[in-house]
Amino acid sequence: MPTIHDVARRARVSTATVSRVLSRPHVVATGTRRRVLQAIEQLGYTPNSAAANLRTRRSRKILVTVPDIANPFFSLILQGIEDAAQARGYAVLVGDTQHDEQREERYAQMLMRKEADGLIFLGHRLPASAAGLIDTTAPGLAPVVNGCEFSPRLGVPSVHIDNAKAAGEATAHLQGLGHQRIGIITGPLASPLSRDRLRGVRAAATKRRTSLTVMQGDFSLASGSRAAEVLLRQPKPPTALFCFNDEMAMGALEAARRLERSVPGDMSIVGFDDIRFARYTDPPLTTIAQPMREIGEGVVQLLLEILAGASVRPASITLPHALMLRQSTAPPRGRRRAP
Amino acid sequence: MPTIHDVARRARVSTATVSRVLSRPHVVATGTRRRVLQAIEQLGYTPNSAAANLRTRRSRKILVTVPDIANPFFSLILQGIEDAAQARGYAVLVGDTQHDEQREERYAQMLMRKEADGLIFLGHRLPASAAGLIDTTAPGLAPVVNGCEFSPRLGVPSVHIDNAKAAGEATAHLQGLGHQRIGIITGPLASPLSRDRLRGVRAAATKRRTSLTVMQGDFSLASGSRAAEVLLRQPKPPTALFCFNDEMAMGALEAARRLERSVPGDMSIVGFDDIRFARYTDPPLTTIAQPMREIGEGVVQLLLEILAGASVRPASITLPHALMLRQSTAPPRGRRRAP
DNA sequence: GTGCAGGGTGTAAACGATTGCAGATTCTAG
DNA sequence: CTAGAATCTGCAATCGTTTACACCCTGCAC
Repeated sequence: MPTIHDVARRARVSTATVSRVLSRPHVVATGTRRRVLQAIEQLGYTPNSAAANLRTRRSRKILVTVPDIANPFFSLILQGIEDAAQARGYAVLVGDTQHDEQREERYAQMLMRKEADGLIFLGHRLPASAAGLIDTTAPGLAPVVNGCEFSPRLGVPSVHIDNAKAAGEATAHLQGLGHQRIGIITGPLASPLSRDRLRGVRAAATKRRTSLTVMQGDFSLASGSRAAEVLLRQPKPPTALFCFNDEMAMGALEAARRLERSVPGDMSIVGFDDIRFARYTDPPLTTIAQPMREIGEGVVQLLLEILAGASVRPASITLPHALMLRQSTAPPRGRRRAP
Repeated sequence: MPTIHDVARRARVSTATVSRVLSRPHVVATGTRRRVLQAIEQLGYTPNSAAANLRTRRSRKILVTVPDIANPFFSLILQGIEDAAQARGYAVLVGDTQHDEQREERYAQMLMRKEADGLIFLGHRLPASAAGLIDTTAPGLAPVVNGCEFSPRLGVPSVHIDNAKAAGEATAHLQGLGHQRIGIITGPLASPLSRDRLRGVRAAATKRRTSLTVMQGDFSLASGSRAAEVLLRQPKPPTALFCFNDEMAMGALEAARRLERSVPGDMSIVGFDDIRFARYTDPPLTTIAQPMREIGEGVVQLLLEILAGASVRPASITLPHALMLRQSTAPPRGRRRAP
């Protein structure tokens, strides 16, 4: 592997000049530049980034921890992140944490080791070592940002939607159709995201005296299916079901089919996220669309601002959501025809 | 940020000793070790990996390029890769190439820059710079491996299933049910993977004189839906459809619903991959299961063997697949009841 | 002819670790 | 008591860049 010295020797210049040709070509005279480029070409030289990283104290990498890469919701956000990062010359290190605190911690350590310039975490927990970093930095200026979850307590800027509001709208939609008994399948309540949504649901329910049955899921297809089955087997099952993500809603659709209930005839179902599959289910799923790509892009933007030494303290960003009306929701039976 | 020198000074030892405490603790005397660890603790020292990488000429990172992270098939493989890598102390850099050759190339450059120790590519194209690396290394010993695709021509070890055989089995399953007109929705034929599957299908079709209608898709839900619609609108539509991935099969299910054809009544559908959603579709999808996680793990194993300087030339690995029989396939109408 | 501006280049000191080699110390055995 | 082994530690070179600073030169104004 040729080094910058080899190039310098061949082009009869100093290493400083070679380096300049690569980083700020216009400051070196045209003839020299040409000689250097030629030498680079002939030797097949590629700069060694470890050396550059050491010297410049930057790695041009960002670290992203995801609770579950295989989840289509996260993978879309990751795609947005990757795309934005790559466009600005940053590479992406991913850590799939599997919701495991130790793994989160191990990844956060990489930030300390300077393997990455910044951290984007998509879970709800701020790893201890990152928290330490934040304490020793001006508030909001540590290179750590969050996507999806918003928790003012952490003091980390974040990009997210207004989960409470969105969940409130989904509930209101069902109420508007005439549903008075609604089942809810939440995600793990450890995360603010689920709690915010539940809060939105509860607020809407209180306003219209809707009865709520809340079950906790874990965002998986299987948990949606199980929880929906339990609800459907109740003596007086809810006429509508609001699942806190689309996968659980798809699980619920499957449970309804298994128990021979029609959707939306016997039960309306609303999902959350609007993953690609949502419009291909049977029936197509009414759901809340989140701008996954934009969340990813926003979070990168935020992080890079911090890295560039933002003069103003970067604040959290709330992006718009949208209720997508499809065919999985309809008025309850009683509303359309006498029992 | 304290450096190894600060630690050394504080512990009254040389930097060599500090380094040894961190990398091979047993070679340093207990008392010394304790002093060093204490100093590390007190200063909150974390080693700078850029420096270590420079010195050791290894980064303990592997680069993975994926055609589309948001595709559940790839994201599962990526999860397997991440898990295996992380367990062996490697971090994962991901590049979402969007099937774009330039992006593939740009990522491969990172390998040259020594930003990563090895490359796993999940697409079918070997980037030029990686190809260059392979030429200048003993065959099969360049740190480049492939997942999913197998192309002997590239000279890159790979982990994959026997696509031709699997596709042959899927076809045989339909033939066994009595289908004589089968529609095929392939992926892009630029990739060996699709071509292998098509080869398998053709071989089976020839054997039993089955008539085939082949359409090219791009592995997306939408392309499956479109292609299926075209097939269903034919004067004499196929009685069975074999899609080269589950997403297109899900699109096909949706098309059938839209055109009011029942599945499997009017048309059987077979998918490929067995992504999580496959068993939750309506009806649950008959499909070929690929061991995604194992492919991911295998490919990491292969790469690390090469990095460890495998004495024997690592060869490609063929993993087992399985035909999952679910409810989307059945005998064609004529077979069950006279027309 | 002198002074000065400014472009172009080189010198050499970092950046922060790892590690071969050798010296110092302690232990073991004869 | 001593040779030699075993154990522990330190010295200093090295990895391949980047960049502050100084220098040289040319051209221009006066």
